[in-house]
Amino acid sequence: MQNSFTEENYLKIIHALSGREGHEVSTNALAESTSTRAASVTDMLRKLAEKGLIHYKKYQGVRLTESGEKVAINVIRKHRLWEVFLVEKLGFGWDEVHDIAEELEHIPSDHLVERLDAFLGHPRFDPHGDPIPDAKGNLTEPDYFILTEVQIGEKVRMMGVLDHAPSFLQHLDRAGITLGCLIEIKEINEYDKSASVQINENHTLFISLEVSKNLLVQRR
Amino acid sequence: MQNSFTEENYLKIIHALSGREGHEVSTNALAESTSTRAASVTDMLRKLAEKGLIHYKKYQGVRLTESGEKVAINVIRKHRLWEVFLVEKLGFGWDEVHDIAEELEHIPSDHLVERLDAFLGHPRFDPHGDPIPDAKGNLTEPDYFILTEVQIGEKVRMMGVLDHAPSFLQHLDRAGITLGCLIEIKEINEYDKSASVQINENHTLFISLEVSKNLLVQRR
DNA sequence: AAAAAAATTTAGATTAACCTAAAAATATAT
DNA sequence: ATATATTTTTAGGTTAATCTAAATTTTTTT
Repeated sequence: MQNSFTEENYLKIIHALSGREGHEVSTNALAESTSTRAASVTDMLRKLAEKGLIHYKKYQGVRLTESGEKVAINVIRKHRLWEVFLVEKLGFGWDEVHDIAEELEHIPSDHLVERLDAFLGHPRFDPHGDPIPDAKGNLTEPDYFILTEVQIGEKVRMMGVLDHAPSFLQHLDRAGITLGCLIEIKEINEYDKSASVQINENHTLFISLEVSKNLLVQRR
Repeated sequence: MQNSFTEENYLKIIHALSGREGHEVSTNALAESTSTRAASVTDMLRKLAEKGLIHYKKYQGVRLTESGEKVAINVIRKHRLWEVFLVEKLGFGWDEVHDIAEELEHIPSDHLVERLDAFLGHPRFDPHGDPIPDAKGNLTEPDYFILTEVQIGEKVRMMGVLDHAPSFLQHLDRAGITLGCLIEIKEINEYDKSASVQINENHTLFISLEVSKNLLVQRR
């Protein structure tokens, strides 16, 4: 049997909240993320458990089963491939594609996903730098650093964002901070931990700690 | 307020069944087309009428209102644009795209449709030869002929199909009959009205009346 | 370790989209 | 024009996904 739009969303969110190690996710965290009430979450968890998609014991939180993980990763694959399509082919900004991809990710057709993937040239990363799982469901999170961990004088490459909010992405656009750009930390203000950074050996600007905390970079 | 997936499908089907002149559509015809029961149709008609999308008087059948027509045509526009995308960009066959487009047509975003349209080069027809309504909702049905109306000796161009069933489209593929090909009627068998036709001034073959009845052509 | 607080589940409703069976309206046939 | 058949609607249920309020379990605090 097929999984509903809603079921797929729960699985995707459980995946996201359970972290790299796949730890238990609480009912309240799910209620928060799904914008529903805890009671509704409990109902859905019973259903997903019956379908063998999650491990669930009352009051103990949930984890994905292997089969649930497979579904979740496939939804993520579709979401990220569609985001690439929207940005690379249709010319949307990286701040505009999330909601549309949220719909497209539930279109059911393996045939479609594989052709889309080929059409896009088998991209490894989406427009926010998030890795795209392959057709077999292998999802390797690259080990990037958060910009706050980088020392003065280091030059790093901007590889992704932790916050996907349009307002944050637009802020980066205005600052000229794009995926793949070079960032050199010039100095860090002790008082508020804001940083003076040079972008692409070109222009220099201040970024707040809030911004630094949400930038993923790669050392070279 | 937004229209649901189901509501959009009803509007699309009412549009299709009410023909060029927009005549009344019966409850039973809708039940047939939606694969539901008449009672379910009645429920939905009351809802659509309340939303001002259809004209509905008990026992008298339904017609789309202007606003319902607008919604229906927009769904058709999206369906046909996605079909072009699937065939032209992803390499699907014309016999494979209907079900996928049936899902994609309900993705809500005007922005998306307009960018998709531009990406595809503002196509006027979908892969089956059906005209694509423009952004303003203008849908002009070209006046093609059915192949059965064509006389012996005439040369016509294949412009569309009436039957969209994969099995019919695959049959045409095997016969080498593609959109835009030239068809010359060589002779017509009086007994069963099957026709001997030459395709692209090239190969000749027999086609049954069933096939002729479902081919739309243009005189030149 | 008992009390208080927080998290979670259960119980009982609601809405959208469907269903069956029965009633009512319309159409057809004699 | 009446009887019969067909179509459509009404009445009353079902399921998925949600809700609120109350009950229960777990966690935290004193």
